Amino acid sequence: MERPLDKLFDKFLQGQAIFRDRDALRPTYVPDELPFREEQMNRIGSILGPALRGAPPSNILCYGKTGTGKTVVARYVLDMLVAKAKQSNVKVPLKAFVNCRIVGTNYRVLRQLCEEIGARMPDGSRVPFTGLPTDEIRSILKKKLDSTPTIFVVVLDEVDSLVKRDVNQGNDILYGLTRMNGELENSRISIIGISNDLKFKEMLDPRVLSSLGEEEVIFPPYNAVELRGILQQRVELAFNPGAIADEGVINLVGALAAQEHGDARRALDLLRTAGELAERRGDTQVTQEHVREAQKVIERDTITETVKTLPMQSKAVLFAVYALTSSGKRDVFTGECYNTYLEIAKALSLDTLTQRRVSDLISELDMLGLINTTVISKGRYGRTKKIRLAVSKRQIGAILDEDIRLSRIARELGSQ
DNA sequence: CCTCCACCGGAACGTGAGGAGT
DNA sequence: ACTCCTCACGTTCCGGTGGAGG
Repeated sequence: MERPLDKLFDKFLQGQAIFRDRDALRPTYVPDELPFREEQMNRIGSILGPALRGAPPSNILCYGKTGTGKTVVARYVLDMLVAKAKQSNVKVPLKAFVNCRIVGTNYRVLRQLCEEIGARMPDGSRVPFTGLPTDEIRSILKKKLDSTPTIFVVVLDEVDSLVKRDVNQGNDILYGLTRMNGELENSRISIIGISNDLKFKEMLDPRVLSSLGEEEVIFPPYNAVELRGILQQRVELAFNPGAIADEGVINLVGALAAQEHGDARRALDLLRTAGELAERRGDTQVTQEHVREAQKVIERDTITETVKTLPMQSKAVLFAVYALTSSGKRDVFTGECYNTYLEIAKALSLDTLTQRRVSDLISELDMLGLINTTVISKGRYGRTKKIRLAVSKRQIGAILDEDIRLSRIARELGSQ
């Protein structure tokens, strides 16, 4: 008689576990070698090199789509730089790493920099999350930097999101940082900006651009062959020998990721999920079937996650589009969407927002990829946005249905 | 060719939460 | 208790506009 977990645990006992070290597939993992990025590493290395002699390096802008290795290369080179400095007994440069998508405001960026280099308030306490005038935190940072002569290398990951969120504020932050050099006595800051958006430059203030963009490094997408090479390298680290069924598995992962504009992060994610899928099922090998399945799982999970974390108002708007769509029409226009939204909001006893605001929410949903919108003109009958669900009705329905309040409304609307 | 609809989307401003210092 | 910050979320106001129908 075989009981449920017998087989699964047996696999572990027999040492047939699939993974050796699954962390090697995580986005934050920095491997010992970065294949196909030698050129970029050398560029950045030679720009940062002067820091070892105490000379301030030029600022750098790195461009490239997601998953082209920008972040990992920057990390790698900086780590090497610091290691080399320690080894050779020269003044070790300070480094800081800021993800601007998460740390998105002037104040928070400065605070994060203070944290990373251990700058403290005059009384020795840590810089608070909020409350201080921004100027004050600036001067705390400056004082700390100037206390000993240093080169301070700041990596601003995803800088484009700073400027996208608010063009003026974003420019202010960058301008403030680049200008700080002129205000420092002993130390120098050099900035490595990392951008996913190739058009990012156009949004920058010319003053900022001229100092931030002294050097530019481009990260082209990986092609299928390169992706395969990267996967090969990580497979050996992450999986036990023989855990991958055949060549075809790697090829498939590479091909699928190449379709996603050569996103290596996506490829590694896919491989890891496929591995976990196989593991969970008690299979001894990862097959192409697992990869295909993993692809679906990832897609479904990201959609579910984004919908679930939506603010209630946005959910109501999305729900309005969903309700109109499931009553038979493919395209929804802003006006109808707004009217339906009003009903829904009322039924949920939410505040009803203005059309202007709802229009912004619609744009946000568009950017999240949950809906597609295009501005069209209906001639005599005005100009409007044509809205269409970007994911399957069934899936949206299932997720929204989990929200008890919404599912009740759904039934009410349905029964009318 | 012109008009005029039904919105788009920029700009400025208001409110209130969250926090610090005095 | 009061002043001074930042910041998310909304509102009000308004100039701008592609193209169907006259």
